[in-house]
Amino acid sequence: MPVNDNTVNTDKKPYHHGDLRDALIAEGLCLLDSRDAESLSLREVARGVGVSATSVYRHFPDKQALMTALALEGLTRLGAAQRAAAEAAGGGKAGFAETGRAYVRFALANPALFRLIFASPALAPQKAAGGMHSEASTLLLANAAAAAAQDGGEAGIRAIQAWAVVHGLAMLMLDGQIPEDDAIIDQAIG
Amino acid sequence: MPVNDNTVNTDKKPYHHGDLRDALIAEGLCLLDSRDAESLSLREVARGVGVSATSVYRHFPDKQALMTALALEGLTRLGAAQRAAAEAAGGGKAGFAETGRAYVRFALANPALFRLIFASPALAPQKAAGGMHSEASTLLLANAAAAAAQDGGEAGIRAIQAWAVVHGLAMLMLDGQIPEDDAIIDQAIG
DNA sequence: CCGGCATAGTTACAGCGTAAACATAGGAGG
DNA sequence: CCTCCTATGTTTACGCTGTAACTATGCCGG
Repeated sequence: MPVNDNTVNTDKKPYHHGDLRDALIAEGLCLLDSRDAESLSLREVARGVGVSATSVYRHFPDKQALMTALALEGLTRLGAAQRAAAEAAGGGKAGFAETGRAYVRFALANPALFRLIFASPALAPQKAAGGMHSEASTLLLANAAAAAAQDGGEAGIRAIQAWAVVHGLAMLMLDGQIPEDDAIIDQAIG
Repeated sequence: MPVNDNTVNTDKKPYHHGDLRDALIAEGLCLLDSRDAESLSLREVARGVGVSATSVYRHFPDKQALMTALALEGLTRLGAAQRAAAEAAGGGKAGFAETGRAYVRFALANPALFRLIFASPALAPQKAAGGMHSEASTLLLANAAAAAAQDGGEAGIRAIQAWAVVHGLAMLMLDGQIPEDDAIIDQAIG
């Protein structure tokens, strides 16, 4: 029963849903907890919300747009997790390390969502001509890396390197190439 | 016209293809040069070879198996590229660094194939119960990392770290998160 | 020469993304 | 208060997909 009983609705069934867009996103995120992104169908999300498949098109131009919306929510959560980890560690160098640990932890806890974030062309700064998002990036590492790429400074390279380590670690673990071992994470980041 | 004219066939059309399995793999690899893996359909590969869709099932139990075969070929090529790079640099520390550069270069040159390799559960040592492949891994980094994961030695962690850096770099570049810049690769690996 | 078996083809089905046409309702203007 | 507009949701339909069942072809051993 993948229907998440959010909302205030007293199980009435009005013709008009009320807030379909958010409901679709919520259902999508819910499904991504147990399913991977490419096996997720638009029709399944619509079914979960109890709505016809084509009504999705009133809120998203196509399936890709729905996926992008899910990815954007994922990006926000990932950014929040990193910020929270950094603050909990009191900022500074220790805070930055915690940011990396949070990154990997988020990936392992939300495999499908994490993958979706980086599989979304619309969220990729180097692509996405209409880069309405590019400066709204909530990713600490991305911001640092972006600055890096421009002036090519020493600190910039370090930021990219740090991002690459945690991203590589996360991906390799998600793909079953290396064991999901906390000790490995700690040692590789330190 | 995505049909690659491999083979000795003198454009005859015998009922029996001769070597459909290899032809399907060749066509698949060819299509992966211009298309990404998830948009690749079994029917399209069959069409490219000039054969009915269901005849594919004589050689592969399902689409997944075809994709795994493609991924395996990709893995072999990636391993070969790394070995060649290492040898060209004369082995040693410089050779190891070249191995990493070759890894990223391969990813940028064959985006769809590279992604497919790591999207194939059957090639993931940590999954794939019937790990008929696990010891046949042609990936230098994977071997080093595998040894690392077991005895948890210092050298092992370094191997994993190195793998994570190049893998992360490759993925982030493929995903358009950082520019595909040779200078960045050199500095991040160095 | 022929019979069987590996190989390929045909047909069929459910599920997908999505376009077009239609239905419903809830708020604005009279 | 009634009417119509518009935003939202539904029905139906199309071509695509992966794959199961059944049929056709042709090579190779007896």
